[in-house]
Amino acid sequence: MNASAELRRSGFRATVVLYGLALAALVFILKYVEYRFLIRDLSVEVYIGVVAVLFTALGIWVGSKLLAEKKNVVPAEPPHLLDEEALRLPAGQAGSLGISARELEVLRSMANGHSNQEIADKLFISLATVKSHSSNLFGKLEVRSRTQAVLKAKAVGVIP
Amino acid sequence: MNASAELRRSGFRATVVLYGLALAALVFILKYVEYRFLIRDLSVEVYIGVVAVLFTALGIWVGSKLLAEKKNVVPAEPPHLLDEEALRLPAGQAGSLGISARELEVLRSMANGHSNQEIADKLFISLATVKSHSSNLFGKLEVRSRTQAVLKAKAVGVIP
DNA sequence: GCGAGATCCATACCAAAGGATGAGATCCGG
DNA sequence: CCGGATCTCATCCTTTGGTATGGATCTCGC
Repeated sequence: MNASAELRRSGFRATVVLYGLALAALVFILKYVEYRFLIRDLSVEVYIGVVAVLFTALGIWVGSKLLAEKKNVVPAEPPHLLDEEALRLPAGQAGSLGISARELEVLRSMANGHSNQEIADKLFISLATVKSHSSNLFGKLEVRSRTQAVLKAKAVGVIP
Repeated sequence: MNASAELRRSGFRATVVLYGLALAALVFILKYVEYRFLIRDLSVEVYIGVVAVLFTALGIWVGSKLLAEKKNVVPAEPPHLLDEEALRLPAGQAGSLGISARELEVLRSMANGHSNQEIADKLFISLATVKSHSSNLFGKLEVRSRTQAVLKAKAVGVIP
């Protein structure tokens, strides 16, 4: 039940190629028919109809391909940016990525599932400050959300 | 937008009806465009191109629906899973917490740091549906945020 | 067939998160 | 002493997340 997920793996390129080839073939056939049988003598409607049928068939075929592939797919989540690239350390910054002590505290709280407000209360600072820290944190971790931040922090060992 | 999802489940009769309606709609649109913008001034190739795209989309739509029919039975289990995983991953609300297969997919995506919108795109469903699933998920996991959901899900072993 | 569960979707609404900018206070090494 | 880093906070604004409600299909088991 996850077509795009499957596509990201291996079937994507192949599918695109096949689709492109099929498309090219169809166009070729159309042009051939057009000049071969002087399609101009026929009404445009007929021509359109042929095209419609052909491309509908193509669409069904492609759709079949897509769904056929995902039938054997493990419901597992395909590794995305966080699991592959993003988790790789930028080849610098040994352990800490320039994360300050306070930021680390915020990060830890964040990793425990606390909201910004809860973190603020726990650290006796204002919500604005927590936001400030977390925002800087996201920049240093190169992520865009707290969930990603927690994942990456754990991945790079900043957080247990 | 989410064509495949839209048709995921519907009977054969419904499929035929929908197809007919879609076809009629397309024809209507084509004729409308034809007379409205004097399509004749454009090259036939352009016209054909539009038709091709539209009907290819239609085909994919229908194809997806047809293929999705028999896919509903089993969400496709992976070839080899560890016994432990196999016991807690089975689709359907097995031992876990009454978490359904679809909810589990959302949960997994969530655990990889994806936003609701990204999850929606990946699963070919709307944002509203993702929100619906995640909301139910939070209830079953007894949490109030996605970060907590991921933590608890991992703690309970629902996800690795 | 009918009810229960699952999936899907929409809309409205409120809360939270995140981004951008600016700024005052403190501390510390050069 | 000065500049930089850190910590703090505020304000405005946009996006995202989460809840609630309700409705539509479709599947499956009784």
